[in-house]
Amino acid sequence: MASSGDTKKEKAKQDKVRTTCPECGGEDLVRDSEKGEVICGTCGLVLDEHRIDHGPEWRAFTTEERNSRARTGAPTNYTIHDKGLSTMIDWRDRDSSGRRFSAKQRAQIYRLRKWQIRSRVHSSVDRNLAQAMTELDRIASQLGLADGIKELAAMLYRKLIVKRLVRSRSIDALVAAAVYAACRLRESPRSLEEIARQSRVSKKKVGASYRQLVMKLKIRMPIPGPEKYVPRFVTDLDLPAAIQHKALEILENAKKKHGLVTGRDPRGLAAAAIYVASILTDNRVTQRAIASTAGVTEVTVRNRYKELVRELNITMAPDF
DNA sequence: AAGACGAAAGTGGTTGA
DNA sequence: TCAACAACTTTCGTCTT
Repeated sequence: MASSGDTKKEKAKQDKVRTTCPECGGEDLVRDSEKGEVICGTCGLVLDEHRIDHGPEWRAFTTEERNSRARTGAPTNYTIHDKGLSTMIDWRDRDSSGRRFSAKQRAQIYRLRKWQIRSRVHSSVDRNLAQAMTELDRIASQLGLADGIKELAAMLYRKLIVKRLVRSRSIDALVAAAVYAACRLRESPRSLEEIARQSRVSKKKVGASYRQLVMKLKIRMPIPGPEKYVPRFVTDLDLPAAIQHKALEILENAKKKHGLVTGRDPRGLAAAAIYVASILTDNRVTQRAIASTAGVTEVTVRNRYKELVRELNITMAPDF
């Protein structure tokens, strides 16, 4: 037990030591194995990402075919409004070392941003989309969303704007809502909090926009079950796959019991199941660690796991 | 010293009159 | 629209490892 904890720490240390951030000189580099990225903990700059596919998105079987299809640049998709031919100014009102701008500087940056966007595109829809896609990019990379989900969010957003279904609602709120909806549709749930945290918009407004979106586009949302959260929590906590299996098994059984699942926060339930599984597989994780990655309190984890143990007659002896 | 536990009071969202 | 309500959070003191 102790030795495995030590090696884990060692590994984390090695991952961290490597470099300093070229942008701000910060040394707090964070490796996110799930997203395959190395991120500067100070300024948020993504230093390295491994999941970029530099190859073509088509296949060719003869040289002629290959030549006729070859071109430069990345494949285009929904999320690029102007085919990527533009620069970007960060939305944060901070300089490269993380200090806040003075009021004067802020005003200047604001004007720059405005003109940067206006010089790029003209019609109101385009202008809207331009801003929205920038925002979407930001949120998606912050949350480490898969490209498919990001594209789905972009598509939902386009539908709303182009058809003028939702008006007089803030772009940021709608983008966040689209992201939330996309995550739910793909059954890869992120909570409203998680998304609102990355957005400049309150959770409430994101929720309201989300409701509008669902209504106007007449989407039927799958209801997120606790099991949908388990894989992400398990990887976030860096736990072995055995725990995931066990946790899913527990949730499966819990569903059969009346009143154990319905009305409960699925994240709390997922967290509790993982906690129980971690004990059963002799791989203990603290309630606090699970609670914080799941975004619930220890108390909730406790209550859920007590219920699970009681209702499912689980014996917590670590042996066997 | 850290983790687990449970009581008690407070909070925001849903439901039903 | 309002009040009742259940679920969840916050906070804190105590017990356990």
